[in-house]
Amino acid sequence: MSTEIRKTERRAEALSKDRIVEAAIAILDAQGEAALTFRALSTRLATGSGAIYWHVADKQTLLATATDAIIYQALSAATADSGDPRAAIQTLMLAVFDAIEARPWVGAQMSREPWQSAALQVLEGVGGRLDALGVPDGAQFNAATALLNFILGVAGQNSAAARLDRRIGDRTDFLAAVAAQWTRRDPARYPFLHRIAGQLPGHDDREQFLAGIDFILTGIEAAR
Amino acid sequence: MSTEIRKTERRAEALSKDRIVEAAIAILDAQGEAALTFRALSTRLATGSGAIYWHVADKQTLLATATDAIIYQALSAATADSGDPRAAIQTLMLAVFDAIEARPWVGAQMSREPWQSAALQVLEGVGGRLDALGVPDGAQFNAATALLNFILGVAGQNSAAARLDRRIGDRTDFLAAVAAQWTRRDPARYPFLHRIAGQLPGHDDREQFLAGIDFILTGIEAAR
DNA sequence: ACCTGAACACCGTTCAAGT
DNA sequence: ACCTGAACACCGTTCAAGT
Repeated sequence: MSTEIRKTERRAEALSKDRIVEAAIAILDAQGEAALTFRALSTRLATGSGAIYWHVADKQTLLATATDAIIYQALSAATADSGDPRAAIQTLMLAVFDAIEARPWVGAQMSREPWQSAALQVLEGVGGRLDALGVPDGAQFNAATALLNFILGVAGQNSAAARLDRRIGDRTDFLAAVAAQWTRRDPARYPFLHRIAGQLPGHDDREQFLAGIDFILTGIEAAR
Repeated sequence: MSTEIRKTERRAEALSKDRIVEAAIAILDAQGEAALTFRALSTRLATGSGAIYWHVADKQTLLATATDAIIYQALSAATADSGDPRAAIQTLMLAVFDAIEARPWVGAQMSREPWQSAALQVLEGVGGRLDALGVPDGAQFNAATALLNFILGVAGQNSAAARLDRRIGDRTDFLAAVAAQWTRRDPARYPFLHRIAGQLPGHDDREQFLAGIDFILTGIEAAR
């Protein structure tokens, strides 16, 4: 057993679930969600499209697995617990935010399939820190899902923006186009949109995200 | 002009954007999002699929228009301003919640395309009441989008649940299945999920939603 | 101006056939 | 056991041809 010779010349191209997920992530990152087809995947892997089905159940599962892997990485890298539970939750949420900002397809998938593993990782991460925050047992379910729902909303918003970015040009052009759409609406019926449209093109997504987290955390703490 | 005879025998089947949207909503309500195809739509309208394209740009626009109409109805019916701005925001948010619970496709569409008109209606409705709540001008953008992002997250979650409901059976069975999935995970890595799994099958979505809104509103008020 | 419906260019998934 | 790739059953969208 211990003296067994390890075969190192294992075929580099051997198909496996891991290699398929890896290739899927590469396509998603490089060309976006619409580019991920089983044809593109099988071309990249130099195999037949049917071969992929031997390793993964279907496209939905493949996307869920890829998303789960990214979120796992993001959360593993972020867990530098500082003792302060509020800061720990912020760090964790920011890690997810950065992951979905870097890969819009992750946000799209999470907001579309919030019952899958990626979202559960976030729910566990947040929920597990509520004890330390002093949130009573009976309130933790609502508190954790409030934070989760908020980030899922942001995730959908972000991925939609990225999708439109890709079409319109860069981010500034996109936000300017959205702001223009707001001000094109009837000012009598949409006064608020007119009032804040100017803030849209220059605003900082990350700061806005943190502000939202702060509202929720303050509300959670107030309910203790 | 005033004595012109109005032709009342106008063809009942005349195609129009409104009739197409109406038919789309009927299909979406009765059979869900997956059932809305241009073939199904043209069959129901007794026309060719190309005729639809003469009135609506594409499927995405059709879905956005239908969603916008539903949210418009929901918000129109709900605006019974009571004087108390916090209660007014809760009423408004609940109206959206009820609309997406009644029609899961509305929630799916809103969370997928949050830059479109339906979401803007919600943003305006919420934002327009922040003045009365005493939120300073500079904080209103973050406050309004926090509430919007939360409801968009809930919308995605709800529509995903409805999609799975349809597959698994009724809601209780679905939630029990989700809870079982949670407890099947490693208890050492997912202690929180294990702890709250029991609350999942019996929990009240609406109450949970209101709790989330309360957290955010409390946080917003604290920042005044 | 408005409608028809075949045709085009795709999809995800299946499956008989290979090794 | 694992892989191949043609075939199936769909899509959204376009467009020549009709009225």
